[in-house]
Amino acid sequence: MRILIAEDDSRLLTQLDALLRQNGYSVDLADNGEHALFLIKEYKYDLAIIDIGMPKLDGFEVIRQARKENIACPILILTARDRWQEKVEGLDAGADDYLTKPFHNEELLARAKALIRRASGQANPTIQFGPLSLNTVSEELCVNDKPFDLTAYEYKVMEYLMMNPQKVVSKTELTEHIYDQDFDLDSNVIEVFIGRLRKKLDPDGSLKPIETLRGRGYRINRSL
Amino acid sequence: MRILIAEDDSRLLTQLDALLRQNGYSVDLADNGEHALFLIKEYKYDLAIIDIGMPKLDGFEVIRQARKENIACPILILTARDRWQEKVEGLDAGADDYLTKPFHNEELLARAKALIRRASGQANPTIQFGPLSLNTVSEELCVNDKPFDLTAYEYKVMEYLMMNPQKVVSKTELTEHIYDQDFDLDSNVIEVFIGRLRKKLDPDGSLKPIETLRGRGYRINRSL
DNA sequence: GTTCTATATTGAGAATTTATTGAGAATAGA
DNA sequence: TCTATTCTCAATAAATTCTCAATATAGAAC
Repeated sequence: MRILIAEDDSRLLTQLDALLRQNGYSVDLADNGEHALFLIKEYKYDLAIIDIGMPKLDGFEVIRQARKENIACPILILTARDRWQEKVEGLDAGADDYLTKPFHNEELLARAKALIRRASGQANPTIQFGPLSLNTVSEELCVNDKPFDLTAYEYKVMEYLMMNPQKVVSKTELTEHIYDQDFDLDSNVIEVFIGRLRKKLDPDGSLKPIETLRGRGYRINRSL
Repeated sequence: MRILIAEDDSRLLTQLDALLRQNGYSVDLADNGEHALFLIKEYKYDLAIIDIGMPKLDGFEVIRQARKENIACPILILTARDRWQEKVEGLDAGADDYLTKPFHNEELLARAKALIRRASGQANPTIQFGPLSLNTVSEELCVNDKPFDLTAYEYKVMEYLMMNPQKVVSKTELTEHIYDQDFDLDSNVIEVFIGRLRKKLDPDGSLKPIETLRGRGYRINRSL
């Protein structure tokens, strides 16, 4: 679990850093809004803890801009106790929960845990394997976070391979999975689809996402 | 986040209970209006989901009396599909949004989320995605803050797509969502509505708000 | 090295899916 | 009831994808 903390008060920042690390999270730090926004757009965090009052770009803006780009990561905002309205504006901007400073450590941990758990329940089911990730809701395949458009059958082939990573999948198995019933086993459609997938996903042949095992079938490259 | 559900149909009640718990909410239940009113006055909920047709005290009354006592919690009402006027009366009584039964789970979750998020502001519940924003009360769609008039069915199509952003929504799914039951799957109405929406929202074809995934369905453009 | 077999590649036609259009039917509002 | 809008249906057009078959390449067996 990876958490981003954006906080300009350096004492509080190191304190939070220590607290979360002690509890088994990986932590990235930002001490201003610009940096926070860059990080949240660049990496996939399981949670972002964002202080509202920050230099360069305030917390509201960070959240708004992140949400605008469809970054779904749960966000917990920190507000000063005497600025009650900040809570409202923060939630409006797209935060998921808030905490007023000062707070107890256990309180922060509890909220962090709850947010992360909730998010994982709502997250889209994604099959990942090395640099490959297949979102089964948007039916989108990404290689190193770059999305590719697949045709219906290309998608089916890829989905089956990704659902059976490490396994050698025979052409017969693929055919049976992809076509409802009366399939012609003499056809070479599978070879064709595999070929097209390779050309799309790996035009220069450097990644080799799909291995051929002669006489046995295909497999998602285990060394990825 | 704590939600009150008031619903007299026990099957629906347990179903909603499970759905919301799975998505990380705390849930309180009431199976009649009196109990609902007691609870909503007693506790601070982040959202109340209230069925209009309930024994002892109907939904309208619950809402009116709650609002009379200045309870500001957002309220989502559930109405039967054939009682269209209930929607108006409910919103009049002080509800924030409505949903007609039967509904899809994602639909309820999306509205709940939108309401909670907007909770403290006075703004109407809005579903946003990139430059698209859909106000579910005024049923107005804006693209880059420019409003568009949609017909009833155009709105329904757009609403469902926006409630499932990123998801590939098949024509069957759309049809089932839009028409109560007796739908003719051979019809091409969906294509027609999609075509009209595109022409309205994006006459010069530069935005491409709705993508076609051949053989699979439509999707709100992920790159917006 | 030769031969045999399995897989890769290619392109074009076939098949399928979606887009577009217009007109009549249905519906809602005045 | 009349009018204006919207929905539905069907025919046609357009676009994409699938399939097939011919040919090329690579690996294994001898």
